[in-house]
Amino acid sequence: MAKDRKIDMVILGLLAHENLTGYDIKKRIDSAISFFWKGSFGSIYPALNAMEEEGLVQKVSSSEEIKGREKIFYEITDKGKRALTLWLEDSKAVNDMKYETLLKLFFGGVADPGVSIKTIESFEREITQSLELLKLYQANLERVLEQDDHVYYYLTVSFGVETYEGYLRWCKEAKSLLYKLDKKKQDG
Amino acid sequence: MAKDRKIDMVILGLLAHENLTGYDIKKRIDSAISFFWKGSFGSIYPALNAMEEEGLVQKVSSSEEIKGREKIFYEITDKGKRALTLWLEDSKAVNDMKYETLLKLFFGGVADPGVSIKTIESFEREITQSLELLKLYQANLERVLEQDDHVYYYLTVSFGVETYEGYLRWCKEAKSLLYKLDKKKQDG
DNA sequence: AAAGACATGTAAAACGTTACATGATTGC
DNA sequence: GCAATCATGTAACGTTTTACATGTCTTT
Repeated sequence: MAKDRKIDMVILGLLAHENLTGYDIKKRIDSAISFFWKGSFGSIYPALNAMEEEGLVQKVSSSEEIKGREKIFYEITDKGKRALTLWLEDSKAVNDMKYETLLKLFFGGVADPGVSIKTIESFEREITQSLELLKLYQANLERVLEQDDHVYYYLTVSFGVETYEGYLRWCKEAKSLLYKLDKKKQDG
Repeated sequence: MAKDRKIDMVILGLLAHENLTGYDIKKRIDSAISFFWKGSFGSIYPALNAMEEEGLVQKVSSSEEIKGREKIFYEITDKGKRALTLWLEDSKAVNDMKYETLLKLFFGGVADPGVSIKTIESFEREITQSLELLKLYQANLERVLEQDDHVYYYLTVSFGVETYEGYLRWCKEAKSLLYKLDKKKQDG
């Protein structure tokens, strides 16, 4: 039984679809998954080794040898598939948020409203950029919704779009409230 | 200069408002802040000690001695206020999400749609509950918006309400899509 | 020829959670 | 009297990031 290490499940999930190298896994995480989960080389490679020892994944005996460059493909084992399924079938899930933006805003009263406004604007810019990307993904996935597991990818991306649009609506309202407060402080 | 330890900033922010014990700090975090930031005793007490050594906070010489029970109030120092302000004035903020729910959904293709539906329903229940609480907070804060730092508390709570409502809209859509997929799989 | 992507991995350090240990006080 | 809450703290454990180390291949 795999421990609580969630990176294991990310890796198993990705390998359930196709064989990948550690480097590939990192790329996948960075592109499709990064807005709701992250992972670094420093966690991926050790996890792969540990999981190989546990028999959850195994190295693929490369049929065609790639000259010189070492490149290790991993595939999921039956034991790995069982572990993945077990995790999936447990509907409990821990969602852990760390919004430093909100933390700064919560303590905004210590400084001028202008300081909080800047923090919000910085957040707004970041989200606006990411949202564009997400919408691109979403549009691409919409076209191939019928294939394979694309519904699932589409749903996670839609989640991102929905929440990011909510963020931006909130940014507008928050800035407007803080502008008013700023004026009142300068007048009063 | 304080390190990167964000729990330090949470503590400084809370102490900027009033003197508190470690236990108080934990309670504040659990009530007002917990939906966007968490903290345990195991991180709070060591942080308080470290910050006292750094001169960011200091123990309050309790004027009225409380018999028997040890209870240590901390207050923020000038150095602590400077550190807090410096952090606040840096508008960059790291927001780190870990949605295990989305992770499970992303890999949902490995199992039946029903499995993903259950995961979403579990998420939905949790969010529905939290949303009720947040709306209560929001209503209470709306009445005292003029006082002190209440605008800032109101804004963070509003953020929660906005995003949680977005979550629930998404849950509905996601379930509907997965129901369709389930039917198609059973028919085809 | 140089820059950047490809590719694997290790070591140190930071960080945080969980469980444990201990005991007083308050409310039922 | 008992349970819950108040109150402080430590220790073990596990996870993850960051930086480092090394070298190849591809594109400009």
